[in-house]
Amino acid sequence: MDLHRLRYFVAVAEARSVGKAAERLRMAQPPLSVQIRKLEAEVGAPLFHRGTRGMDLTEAGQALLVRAGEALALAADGIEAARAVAAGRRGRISVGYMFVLANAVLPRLIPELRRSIPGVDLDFVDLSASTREARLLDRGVTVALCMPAIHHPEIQVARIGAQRFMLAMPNRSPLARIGAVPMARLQGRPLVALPPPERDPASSAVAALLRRHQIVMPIASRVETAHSAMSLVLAGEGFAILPACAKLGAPRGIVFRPLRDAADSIDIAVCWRRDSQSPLIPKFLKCAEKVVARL
Amino acid sequence: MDLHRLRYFVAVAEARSVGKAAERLRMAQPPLSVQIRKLEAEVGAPLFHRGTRGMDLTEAGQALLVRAGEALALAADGIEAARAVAAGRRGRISVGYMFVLANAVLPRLIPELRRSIPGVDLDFVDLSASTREARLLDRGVTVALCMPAIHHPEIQVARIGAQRFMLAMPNRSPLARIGAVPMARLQGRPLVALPPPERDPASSAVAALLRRHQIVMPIASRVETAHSAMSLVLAGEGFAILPACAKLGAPRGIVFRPLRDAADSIDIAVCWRRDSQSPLIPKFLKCAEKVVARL
DNA sequence: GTCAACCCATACGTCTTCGGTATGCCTATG
DNA sequence: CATAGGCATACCGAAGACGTATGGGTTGAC
Repeated sequence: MDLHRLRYFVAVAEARSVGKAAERLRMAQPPLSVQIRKLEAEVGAPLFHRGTRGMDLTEAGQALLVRAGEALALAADGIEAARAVAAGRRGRISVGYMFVLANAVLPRLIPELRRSIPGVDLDFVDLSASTREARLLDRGVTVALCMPAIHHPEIQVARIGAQRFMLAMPNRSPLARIGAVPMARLQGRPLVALPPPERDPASSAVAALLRRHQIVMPIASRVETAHSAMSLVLAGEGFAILPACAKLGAPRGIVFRPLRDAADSIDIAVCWRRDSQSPLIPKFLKCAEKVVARL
Repeated sequence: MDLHRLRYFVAVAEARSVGKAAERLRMAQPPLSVQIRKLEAEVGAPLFHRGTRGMDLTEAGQALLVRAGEALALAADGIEAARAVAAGRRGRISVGYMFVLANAVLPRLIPELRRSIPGVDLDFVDLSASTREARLLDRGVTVALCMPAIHHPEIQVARIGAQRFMLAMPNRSPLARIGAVPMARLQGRPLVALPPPERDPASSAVAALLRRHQIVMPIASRVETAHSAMSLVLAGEGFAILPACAKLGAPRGIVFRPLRDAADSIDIAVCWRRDSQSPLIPKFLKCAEKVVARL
């Protein structure tokens, strides 16, 4: 059956007259009459009582009218919903983020998103350095807030900010009494490290920093996340070199100190699949930029 | 928008390929491809990602798919519902009945209807002699169980049975000791009468019966229904001449006796609007005949 | 009682649109 | 580099929809 016919049927049922309905539909009366009869032929039963004063629904017609009206509304709603999703007025965006950024960014980012893209369902997924690439590629997340950026031919990157590396240590450590720690003071001290560069690019930035200053820090432990690193630091296992924003998630007893002669930083970036053309991505990017700019 | 296109869209979305969907729809691939592009033009946004391995819904497409599927199902359901109503497999029938018949007929009629036309909603409305005609004509009820039949050019009648007139009296009445009361014994006794013939045809049957036997019964009271009549009879106001079936609704203390030399009866009939072509009417009629035959 | 008005149904010509066939383009694969 | 698989484009024939003209039946007024 044809939605066109159903629309005509509804119009005639509402107007209780072929002529009136034709007028409302801006068409001639005869073709409308024909369409109604075709619909009746398809159903196999009369849908209207033909009186001398117009048309009146039969019970079969009433049964059809209810559903036809709903079907029309649903179809129209479907088209409109598709347009809304395409325009980014509705939809769903799944946001991946690395846990180090959570405390610094999410509390400001979430309200910003709700204000900027109301009607869009938000999903937040925390990513580890090793899974974030896969989650983007398999569309587990639409965008990812990364530190540092992902490099992959399928993935588009927008750098939205950077974080200075800082030294994290227990507040009882002697170095904690210095305002900014000279790099030389790190020589030979134990390091609580993140996964090796092939699994976490942050590590290679740290390694490059140390290499450039000819510092060797023996690796006391390797952990998966900045938070685990801070736990071990608090336990006295060693020092950690972490982006400044990690401070916001640090447990009591940890202090962060800048490195005096190292301006090294690690990028904060928004990453997404190059072929993902969701109109929500530019909007998300704008929000993220705004929030990160105020860090 | 056209339901045809939505159907094609759903097929392609499910097959995740234009070619496969075309095969399933038993049509060639190119026209299907064209229809999908037309739908996309109508929406104003792509609904599929074209990959080298087939088609994949965009988010806008997913939003449309859900509603399109429901719209299709609703439209199909609407057609089917109209067919079912036309065939009498579903629908609603509003049954009017006169209260005298209620106790005798309804307890058997209702289960019979539920068995015979399951899926049909039943509505029961009690009618008085004066309103039954109007209720049929204004479609307040689809059919009416009447006693006696209605005579009206717009109303079709099927006689399904008859009820002998009987004499109703208090059990303490001297006539109650007789098995069958001779008509002559009614001479001069007070009558509890129903509304006059112009409002209730049953009265004219009673009047005819009395006239034929040259009996005069002064009218003690006029009441609207057989039940009211029985109340007054119990109170000693007089006698009532009622159809046998009224006995089933009689209060304790009322007895019914046949009239020895009068075989007069009053018809039980099913009545409906001549232009009402509900397929449920013949089915209802069959049930009513079956039930009344066993009275 | 007849005539006009109203409303739906039918007939026919025109035009839109749909579906089929043939073919091209792109990409992945061996 | 050649082949295969998949979607897009071009063109043609056929079906269906719309418009105009007209018929038939009923209501209501003069």
